[in-house]
Amino acid sequence: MGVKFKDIVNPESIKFDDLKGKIVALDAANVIYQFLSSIRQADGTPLMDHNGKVTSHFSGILYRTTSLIEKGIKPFYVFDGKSSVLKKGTQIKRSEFRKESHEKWKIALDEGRIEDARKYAVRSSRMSTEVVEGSKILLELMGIPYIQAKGEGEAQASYMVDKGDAWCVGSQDYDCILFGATRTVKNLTITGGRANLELILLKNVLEKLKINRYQLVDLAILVGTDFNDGINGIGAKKGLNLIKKYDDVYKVLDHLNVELEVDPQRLRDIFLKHEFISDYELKWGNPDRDGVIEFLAGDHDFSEDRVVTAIDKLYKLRKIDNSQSSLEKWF
DNA sequence: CTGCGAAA
DNA sequence: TTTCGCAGG
Repeated sequence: MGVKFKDIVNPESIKFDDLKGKIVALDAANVIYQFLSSIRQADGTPLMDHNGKVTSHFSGILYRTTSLIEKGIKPFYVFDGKSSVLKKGTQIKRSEFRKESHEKWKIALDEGRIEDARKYAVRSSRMSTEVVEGSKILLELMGIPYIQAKGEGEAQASYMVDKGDAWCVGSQDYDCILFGATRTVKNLTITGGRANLELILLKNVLEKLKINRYQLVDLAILVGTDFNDGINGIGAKKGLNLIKKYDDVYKVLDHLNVELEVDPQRLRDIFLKHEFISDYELKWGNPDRDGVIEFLAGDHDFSEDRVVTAIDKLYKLRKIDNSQSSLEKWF
Protein backbone atom coordinates (compact mmCIF):
# COMPACT_ATOMS: atom_id res chain seq x y z
CA MET A 1 0.00 0.00 0.00
CA GLY A 2 1.10 3.56 0.51
CA VAL A 3 1.62 6.25 -2.08
CA LYS A 4 2.27 5.06 -5.64
CA PHE A 5 5.58 6.69 -6.43
CA LYS A 6 7.31 3.74 -8.05
CA ASP A 7 7.49 5.43 -11.44
CA ILE A 8 9.14 8.62 -10.25
CA VAL A 9 11.63 7.68 -7.53
CA ASN A 10 15.21 6.84 -8.41
CA PRO A 11 16.45 4.09 -6.11
CA GLU A 12 20.11 3.32 -5.75
CA SER A 13 21.24 -0.29 -5.58
CA ILE A 14 23.13 -1.09 -2.38
CA LYS A 15 24.47 -4.17 -0.61
CA PHE A 16 24.15 -5.44 2.93
CA ASP A 17 27.79 -4.54 3.45
CA ASP A 18 26.87 -0.89 2.94
CA LEU A 19 24.62 -1.19 5.99
CA LYS A 20 27.27 -2.67 8.25
CA GLY A 21 27.28 -0.92 11.61
CA LYS A 22 24.19 1.08 10.67
CA ILE A 23 21.06 1.41 12.79
CA VAL A 24 17.93 0.55 10.83
CA ALA A 25 14.41 1.57 11.86
CA LEU A 26 12.12 -1.19 10.69
CA ASP A 27 8.53 -0.26 9.98
CA ALA A 28 7.04 -3.03 12.11
CA ALA A 29 3.63 -3.04 10.45
CA ASN A 30 5.18 -3.32 7.03
CA VAL A 31 7.72 -5.98 7.98
CA ILE A 32 5.36 -8.13 10.03
CA TYR A 33 2.68 -7.92 7.37
CA GLN A 34 5.18 -9.32 4.90
CA PHE A 35 5.85 -12.24 7.21
CA LEU A 36 2.16 -12.93 7.67
CA SER A 37 1.67 -12.83 3.92
CA SER A 38 4.57 -14.89 2.79
CA ILE A 39 5.25 -17.41 5.52
CA ARG A 40 2.53 -19.83 4.56
CA GLN A 41 2.05 -23.29 3.17
CA ALA A 42 1.37 -23.88 -0.49
CA ASP A 43 -2.37 -23.73 0.05
CA GLY A 44 -2.08 -20.49 1.99
CA THR A 45 -2.44 -21.87 5.50
CA PRO A 46 -0.21 -19.85 7.83
CA LEU A 47 2.05 -21.47 10.40
CA MET A 48 0.06 -22.13 13.56
CA ASP A 49 0.60 -23.60 17.00
CA HIS A 50 -1.55 -26.30 18.62
CA ASN A 51 -4.04 -23.65 19.73
CA GLY A 52 -4.55 -22.52 16.16
CA LYS A 53 -2.73 -19.25 16.80
CA VAL A 54 -0.81 -17.87 13.83
CA THR A 55 2.97 -18.03 14.32
CA SER A 56 4.28 -17.02 10.88
CA HIS A 57 5.42 -13.64 12.17
CA PHE A 58 7.45 -15.26 14.97
CA SER A 59 9.36 -17.24 12.41
CA GLY A 60 10.01 -14.14 10.36
CA ILE A 61 11.07 -12.01 13.32
CA LEU A 62 13.39 -14.67 14.71
CA TYR A 63 15.23 -15.49 11.50
CA ARG A 64 15.23 -12.09 9.86
CA THR A 65 16.33 -10.12 12.88
CA THR A 66 19.04 -12.65 13.62
CA SER A 67 20.30 -12.54 10.07
CA LEU A 68 20.38 -8.73 10.04
CA ILE A 69 22.41 -8.71 13.23
CA GLU A 70 24.78 -11.29 11.77
CA LYS A 71 25.39 -8.87 8.95
CA GLY A 72 26.40 -6.23 11.47
CA ILE A 73 23.17 -4.25 11.15
CA LYS A 74 21.44 -2.92 14.26
CA PRO A 75 17.71 -3.20 13.71
CA PHE A 76 14.87 -1.90 15.83
CA TYR A 77 11.16 -1.98 15.18
CA VAL A 78 8.68 0.89 15.17
CA PHE A 79 5.05 0.02 15.86
CA ASP A 80 2.04 2.06 14.80
CA GLY A 81 0.12 4.01 17.39
CA LYS A 82 -3.21 5.63 16.76
CA SER A 83 -3.84 6.46 13.14
CA SER A 84 -5.52 9.53 11.72
CA VAL A 85 -9.30 9.48 11.31
CA LEU A 86 -8.58 10.15 7.66
CA LYS A 87 -7.18 6.64 7.38
CA LYS A 88 -10.56 5.11 8.24
CA GLY A 89 -11.56 4.86 4.60
CA THR A 90 -8.44 2.94 3.67
CA GLN A 91 -8.80 0.72 6.71
CA ILE A 92 -12.41 -0.16 5.87
CA LYS A 93 -11.49 -0.89 2.26
CA ARG A 94 -8.64 -3.12 3.34
CA SER A 95 -10.80 -4.92 5.86
CA GLU A 96 -13.44 -5.63 3.21
CA PHE A 97 -10.80 -6.77 0.77
CA ARG A 98 -9.39 -9.16 3.38
CA LYS A 99 -12.85 -10.53 4.12
CA GLU A 100 -13.62 -11.14 0.45
CA SER A 101 -10.21 -12.71 -0.05
CA HIS A 102 -10.76 -14.97 2.94
CA GLU A 103 -13.97 -16.29 1.39
CA LYS A 104 -12.33 -16.78 -1.99
CA TRP A 105 -9.54 -18.64 -0.21
CA LYS A 106 -11.96 -21.12 1.31
CA ILE A 107 -13.72 -21.67 -2.01
CA ALA A 108 -10.43 -22.19 -3.83
CA LEU A 109 -9.41 -24.68 -1.14
CA ASP A 110 -12.65 -26.62 -1.54
CA GLU A 111 -12.18 -26.73 -5.28
CA GLY A 112 -8.55 -27.78 -4.91
CA ARG A 113 -7.15 -24.74 -6.72
CA ILE A 114 -3.99 -24.55 -4.62
CA GLU A 115 -2.30 -21.62 -6.34
CA ASP A 116 -5.45 -19.50 -6.18
CA ALA A 117 -5.90 -20.53 -2.58
CA ARG A 118 -2.49 -19.21 -1.65
CA LYS A 119 -3.03 -16.01 -3.57
CA TYR A 120 -6.26 -15.27 -1.72
CA ALA A 121 -4.84 -16.36 1.62
CA VAL A 122 -2.00 -13.85 1.23
CA ARG A 123 -4.54 -11.13 0.53
CA SER A 124 -6.49 -12.06 3.63
CA SER A 125 -3.49 -11.48 5.93
CA ARG A 126 -4.44 -9.40 8.91
CA MET A 127 -2.24 -7.90 11.60
CA SER A 128 -4.29 -8.37 14.74
CA THR A 129 -3.60 -6.91 18.16
CA GLU A 130 -2.54 -10.39 19.19
CA VAL A 131 0.06 -10.51 16.42
CA VAL A 132 1.42 -7.11 17.45
CA GLU A 133 1.58 -8.00 21.14
CA GLY A 134 3.21 -11.35 20.45
CA SER A 135 5.80 -9.69 18.25
CA LYS A 136 6.70 -7.24 20.99
CA ILE A 137 7.13 -10.07 23.49
CA LEU A 138 9.46 -11.93 21.14
CA LEU A 139 11.52 -8.82 20.35
CA GLU A 140 11.90 -8.10 24.03
CA LEU A 141 13.07 -11.66 24.69
CA MET A 142 15.54 -11.34 21.85
CA GLY A 143 16.91 -8.10 23.24
CA ILE A 144 15.85 -6.13 20.18
CA PRO A 145 14.48 -2.66 20.93
CA TYR A 146 11.17 -1.38 19.64
CA ILE A 147 9.45 1.97 19.74
CA GLN A 148 5.75 2.49 20.19
CA ALA A 149 4.84 5.44 18.00
CA LYS A 150 2.12 7.90 18.92
CA GLY A 151 0.77 7.94 15.41
CA GLU A 152 2.01 6.35 12.21
CA GLY A 153 5.05 4.15 12.76
CA GLU A 154 6.53 5.39 9.49
CA ALA A 155 6.30 8.95 10.76
CA GLN A 156 8.16 8.08 13.96
CA ALA A 157 10.78 6.08 12.08
CA SER A 158 11.27 8.90 9.59
CA TYR A 159 11.72 11.40 12.40
CA MET A 160 14.40 9.19 13.95
CA VAL A 161 16.29 8.95 10.67
CA ASP A 162 16.03 12.69 10.15
CA LYS A 163 17.35 13.22 13.66
CA GLY A 164 20.24 10.84 13.03
CA ASP A 165 19.26 8.19 15.58
CA ALA A 166 18.77 5.71 12.75
CA TRP A 167 20.53 5.59 9.41
CA CYS A 168 17.50 4.58 7.38
CA VAL A 169 13.95 3.33 7.54
CA GLY A 170 13.37 -0.22 6.37
CA SER A 171 10.05 -0.38 4.56
CA GLN A 172 8.53 -1.36 1.26
CA ASP A 173 6.39 1.77 1.15
CA TYR A 174 7.32 5.14 -0.26
CA ASP A 175 5.35 6.93 2.45
CA CYS A 176 8.50 7.41 4.52
CA ILE A 177 9.89 9.93 2.09
CA LEU A 178 6.70 11.94 2.56
CA PHE A 179 7.22 11.81 6.31
CA GLY A 180 10.72 13.19 5.72
CA ALA A 181 12.89 10.08 5.97
CA THR A 182 16.15 11.11 4.36
CA ARG A 183 16.94 7.46 3.64
CA THR A 184 14.61 4.55 2.98
CA VAL A 185 15.79 1.05 2.19
CA LYS A 186 13.52 -1.37 0.39
CA ASN A 187 13.74 -5.17 0.27
CA LEU A 188 15.61 -5.39 3.54
CA THR A 189 13.44 -8.44 4.06
CA ILE A 190 15.16 -10.59 1.51
CA THR A 191 18.34 -11.43 3.35
CA GLY A 192 19.20 -14.27 1.02
CA GLY A 193 22.18 -14.54 -1.29
CA ARG A 194 21.58 -12.00 -4.01
CA ALA A 195 19.52 -9.40 -2.28
CA ASN A 196 18.15 -6.52 -4.25
CA LEU A 197 18.44 -3.69 -1.74
CA GLU A 198 17.22 -0.30 -2.86
CA LEU A 199 18.22 2.91 -1.18
CA ILE A 200 15.95 5.87 -1.73
CA LEU A 201 17.48 9.19 -0.81
CA LEU A 202 14.93 11.94 -0.28
CA LYS A 203 17.47 14.50 -1.44
CA ASN A 204 18.05 12.67 -4.72
CA VAL A 205 14.35 12.21 -5.34
CA LEU A 206 13.71 15.93 -4.91
CA GLU A 207 16.71 16.85 -7.05
CA LYS A 208 15.70 14.53 -9.83
CA LEU A 209 12.08 15.65 -9.83
CA LYS A 210 13.09 19.30 -9.39
CA ILE A 211 10.49 19.95 -6.71
CA ASN A 212 10.71 20.59 -2.98
CA ARG A 213 9.45 18.39 -0.19
CA TYR A 214 6.22 20.33 0.20
CA GLN A 215 5.51 19.82 -3.47
CA LEU A 216 6.29 16.13 -3.10
CA VAL A 217 3.63 15.91 -0.40
CA ASP A 218 1.22 17.87 -2.60
CA LEU A 219 1.96 15.47 -5.43
CA ALA A 220 1.15 12.53 -3.16
CA ILE A 221 -2.14 14.18 -2.27
CA LEU A 222 -3.04 14.42 -5.95
CA VAL A 223 -2.04 10.84 -6.64
CA GLY A 224 -3.68 9.47 -3.51
CA THR A 225 -2.39 8.32 -0.13
CA ASP A 226 -3.60 6.08 2.65
CA PHE A 227 -5.45 9.16 3.90
CA ASN A 228 -7.21 10.30 0.73
CA ASP A 229 -8.31 8.98 -2.64
CA GLY A 230 -6.54 11.33 -4.99
CA ILE A 231 -7.82 12.36 -8.38
CA ASN A 232 -9.03 9.87 -10.91
CA GLY A 233 -6.68 9.56 -13.83
CA ILE A 234 -3.79 11.32 -12.13
CA GLY A 235 -0.78 9.13 -11.48
CA ALA A 236 2.70 10.02 -10.37
CA LYS A 237 3.88 11.28 -13.77
CA LYS A 238 0.90 13.42 -14.72
CA GLY A 239 0.73 14.69 -11.17
CA LEU A 240 4.37 15.66 -11.22
CA ASN A 241 3.92 17.75 -14.35
CA LEU A 242 0.88 19.44 -12.86
CA ILE A 243 2.66 20.27 -9.60
CA LYS A 244 5.64 21.66 -11.51
CA LYS A 245 3.39 23.75 -13.73
CA TYR A 246 1.06 25.10 -11.05
CA ASP A 247 3.30 24.96 -7.97
CA ASP A 248 0.96 23.49 -5.38
CA VAL A 249 -2.01 21.20 -4.89
CA TYR A 250 -4.54 24.01 -4.49
CA LYS A 251 -3.62 25.58 -7.81
CA VAL A 252 -3.71 22.22 -9.56
CA LEU A 253 -7.16 21.49 -8.17
CA ASP A 254 -8.31 24.95 -9.30
CA HIS A 255 -6.97 24.35 -12.76
CA LEU A 256 -8.62 20.95 -13.03
CA ASN A 257 -11.73 22.36 -11.44
CA VAL A 258 -12.05 19.44 -9.03
CA GLU A 259 -12.21 19.14 -5.28
CA LEU A 260 -10.86 16.55 -2.90
CA GLU A 261 -13.06 15.10 -0.20
CA VAL A 262 -10.59 16.40 2.39
CA ASP A 263 -8.94 19.79 2.69
CA PRO A 264 -5.41 19.26 1.35
CA GLN A 265 -4.02 21.20 4.29
CA ARG A 266 -5.19 18.45 6.66
CA LEU A 267 -3.38 15.93 4.50
CA ARG A 268 -0.25 18.06 4.39
CA ASP A 269 -0.29 18.21 8.17
CA ILE A 270 -0.29 14.42 8.43
CA PHE A 271 3.02 14.26 6.59
CA LEU A 272 4.59 17.52 7.70
CA LYS A 273 3.38 18.08 11.23
CA HIS A 274 3.05 14.58 12.59
CA GLU A 275 3.43 13.68 16.23
CA PHE A 276 6.43 11.77 17.41
CA ILE A 277 8.06 10.78 20.64
CA SER A 278 11.61 11.83 21.40
CA ASP A 279 12.13 10.33 24.86
CA TYR A 280 13.07 6.89 23.60
CA GLU A 281 16.11 4.84 24.32
CA LEU A 282 17.55 2.38 21.84
CA LYS A 283 19.21 -0.41 23.73
CA TRP A 284 20.17 -3.74 22.24
CA GLY A 285 19.96 -5.88 25.35
CA ASN A 286 20.99 -9.39 26.18
CA PRO A 287 18.93 -12.05 24.45
CA ASP A 288 17.03 -14.12 26.98
CA ARG A 289 18.06 -17.49 25.59
CA ASP A 290 15.80 -19.62 27.80
CA GLY A 291 12.97 -17.14 27.46
CA VAL A 292 13.03 -17.31 23.68
CA ILE A 293 13.16 -21.12 23.76
CA GLU A 294 10.28 -21.29 26.22
CA PHE A 295 8.19 -18.81 24.24
CA LEU A 296 8.74 -20.27 20.78
CA ALA A 297 9.38 -23.96 21.46
CA GLY A 298 7.35 -24.27 24.67
CA ASP A 299 4.34 -22.07 23.95
CA HIS A 300 4.21 -22.01 20.18
CA ASP A 301 5.42 -25.41 19.01
CA PHE A 302 8.62 -24.31 17.29
CA SER A 303 11.32 -26.95 16.88
CA GLU A 304 13.63 -26.46 19.82
CA ASP A 305 16.67 -27.32 17.70
CA ARG A 306 15.90 -24.57 15.23
CA VAL A 307 15.21 -21.99 17.91
CA VAL A 308 18.43 -22.89 19.71
CA THR A 309 20.45 -22.59 16.50
CA ALA A 310 19.01 -19.15 15.79
CA ILE A 311 19.25 -17.73 19.29
CA ASP A 312 22.75 -19.09 19.75
CA LYS A 313 23.85 -17.07 16.77
CA LEU A 314 22.87 -14.01 18.78
CA TYR A 315 24.29 -15.45 21.95
CA LYS A 316 27.61 -16.49 20.44
CA LEU A 317 28.31 -12.91 19.42
CA ARG A 318 27.63 -11.70 22.91
CA LYS A 319 30.12 -14.14 24.41
CA ILE A 320 32.90 -12.30 22.60
CA ASP A 321 32.67 -9.78 25.38
CA ASN A 322 30.86 -11.12 28.39
CA SER A 323 31.40 -8.03 30.47
CA GLN A 324 29.31 -5.99 28.07
CA SER A 325 25.71 -5.74 29.25
CA SER A 326 24.45 -4.62 25.88
CA LEU A 327 25.09 -5.66 22.36
CA GLU A 328 26.82 -2.38 21.55
CA LYS A 329 30.22 -4.08 21.45
CA TRP A 330 29.03 -6.51 18.84
CA PHE A 331 29.28 -4.03 16.06
C1' DC B 1 10.08 -15.58 4.55
C1' DT B 2 14.18 -18.86 6.20
C1' DG B 3 16.33 -23.37 7.38
C1' DC B 4 17.54 -27.78 6.25
C1' DG B 5 18.17 -32.10 4.06
C1' DA B 6 18.42 -34.17 -0.67
C1' DA B 7 20.12 -34.02 -5.06
C1' DA B 8 23.29 -32.43 -8.47
C1' DT C 1 30.48 -27.59 -2.80
C1' DT C 2 26.36 -25.43 -4.49
C1' DT C 3 21.54 -25.53 -5.75
C1' DC C 4 16.75 -27.10 -5.13
C1' DG C 5 12.50 -27.95 -3.14
C1' DC C 6 9.75 -28.31 0.42
C1' DA C 7 8.62 -27.94 5.46
C1' DG C 8 8.30 -24.98 9.13
C1' DG C 9 4.11 -24.40 13.35
